[in-house]
Amino acid sequence: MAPVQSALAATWTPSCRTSLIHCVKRSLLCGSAPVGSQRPPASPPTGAQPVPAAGDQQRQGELLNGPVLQNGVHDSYTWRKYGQKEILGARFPRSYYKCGRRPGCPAKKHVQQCDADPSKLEVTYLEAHTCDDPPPSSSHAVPDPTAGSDALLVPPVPTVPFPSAQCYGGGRPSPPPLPPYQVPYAATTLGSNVLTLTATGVLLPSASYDPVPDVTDCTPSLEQEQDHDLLHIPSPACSQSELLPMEAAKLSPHAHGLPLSLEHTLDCDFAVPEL
DNA sequence: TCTATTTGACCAAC
DNA sequence: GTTGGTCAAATAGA
Repeated sequence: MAPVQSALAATWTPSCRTSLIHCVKRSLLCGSAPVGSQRPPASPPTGAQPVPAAGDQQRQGELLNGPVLQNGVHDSYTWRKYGQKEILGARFPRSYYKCGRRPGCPAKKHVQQCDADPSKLEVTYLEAHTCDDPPPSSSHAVPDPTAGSDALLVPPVPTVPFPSAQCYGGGRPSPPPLPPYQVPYAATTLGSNVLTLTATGVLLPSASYDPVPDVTDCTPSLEQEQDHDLLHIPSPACSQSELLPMEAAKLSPHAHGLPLSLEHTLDCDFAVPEL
């Protein structure tokens, strides 16, 4: 979380910063609204397991009814699942991921489906990456939130997994990177401890491949959001369980101008001030 | 054969 | 004793 902390250092008071960091660590929620199409009706509870291909008998007994959930936060890192645990009081198990790039990298994340809203995932990032996956980049579609002076920061918005037919299932080598996309979005709900970011519009190809090294770098200011800033969606890194497989793959990642509707909801420990 | 996922078992903290 | 986190053998798919 070090990048998050550094990004926040310039703009938040210590108490705000602490609350936000805590919020981000605990409750980084990523909406799984349809990306051009509905997900399959059956899914593993954590979204961590590969969705069976047509005719696949893979662990059918574990499938649950309800919206298909993948590990919905695509943060351009490669993650490897190393465990899953039933959590007391939670309807859905928690999945445990390590950085899959280098064994020595301490970065981890926990992914858990929300009880209240199964369509959302709670993602907790632990430890900072010591590997260079992905390499830092200098230019993103979303301006650096720390660049502004007093702009109110939105908690880091996780990027959205882009559908790819090539990337579901385990143990497969990653395909070549796909072009990144940008999508206009706007903050629609403020003034409470729930922050909802909704993106609608069409996918736009960005000028160059510029993977987002950390979710922090996706963080715009609210001032910018009001004016429908751009949320950068990096090319899928094909980190297995983070991808939307199956019918979502009907959407060609190369087809620009796709209709799109995305939503991120962030539950915070603090009230988000009115603009 | 290779590599990632799954899942029961183990361990440490409370 | 309970719970969350991690390990590692088994498993699956190309």
